[in-house]
Amino acid sequence: MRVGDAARQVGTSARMLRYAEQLGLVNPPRTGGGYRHYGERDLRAAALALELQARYGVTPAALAFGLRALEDPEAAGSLRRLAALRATGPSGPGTALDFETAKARRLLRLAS
Amino acid sequence: MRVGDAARQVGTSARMLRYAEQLGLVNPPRTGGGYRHYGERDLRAAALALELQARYGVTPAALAFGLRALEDPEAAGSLRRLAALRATGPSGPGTALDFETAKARRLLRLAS
DNA sequence: GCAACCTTGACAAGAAATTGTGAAGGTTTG
DNA sequence: CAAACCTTCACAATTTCTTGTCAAGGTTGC
Repeated sequence: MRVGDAARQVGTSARMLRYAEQLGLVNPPRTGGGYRHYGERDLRAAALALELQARYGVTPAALAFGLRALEDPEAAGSLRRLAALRATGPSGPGTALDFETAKARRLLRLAS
Repeated sequence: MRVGDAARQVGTSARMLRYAEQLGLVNPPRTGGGYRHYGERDLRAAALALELQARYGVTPAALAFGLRALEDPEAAGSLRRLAALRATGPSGPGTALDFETAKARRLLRLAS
């Protein structure tokens, strides 16, 4: 199946299928003449890519980076370090007062 | 350390630090008055986020989705399915002729 | 209490990604 | 061989993301 029909099948444009390929989201083989040939798997990959973009509200490029996060160990490592740092720091309970509690306290003080 | 100083430390703007927080890239605790309080870890998270954006040439949003790919099992699962489909289909060698080879063959045919 | 900073929210400027379209030419299939 | 499709490339339209800025008000620390 060629790119035009594939696009109709999955509900997008041929242009977008080529763009998705450039981003590494799909990878259809080529015929001897250079035509993209979409098989069953390629169609499902394209359809899934579109569905995930919608489900997670992300761009094609973000989806591609998500794939990289899972496949490239170096990227995965960096991201895990970020994930570890991002979690609220070494501050135990009591380091920062609870916002609402403090606000209520202020209001009480004003009211008295 | 408050957001303004933190921004100067890591070489960005206060606006961007808030945006990064909104995307889930950093998560500084708050003071009783609601001020963001950047500790050592928060500063390093912010700096690392910026560095990874540059290193991988991705947007803050893509970076955030990369984190999700590693942390959210459902997202990870979907992405792995995509990764599996994306690999060149069930076509063994011979299913699609090599492009360059075929082209050379055509040229030879023309030349004869 | 005051200066300097912060908060959220909204709007708008700017940059970048996404998508369309056309040109020049090659492939496929009947 | 001819119609219909494809290729890549480049440019442009669009949309979205990113970033700045302002307003109205609250916090902090001297």
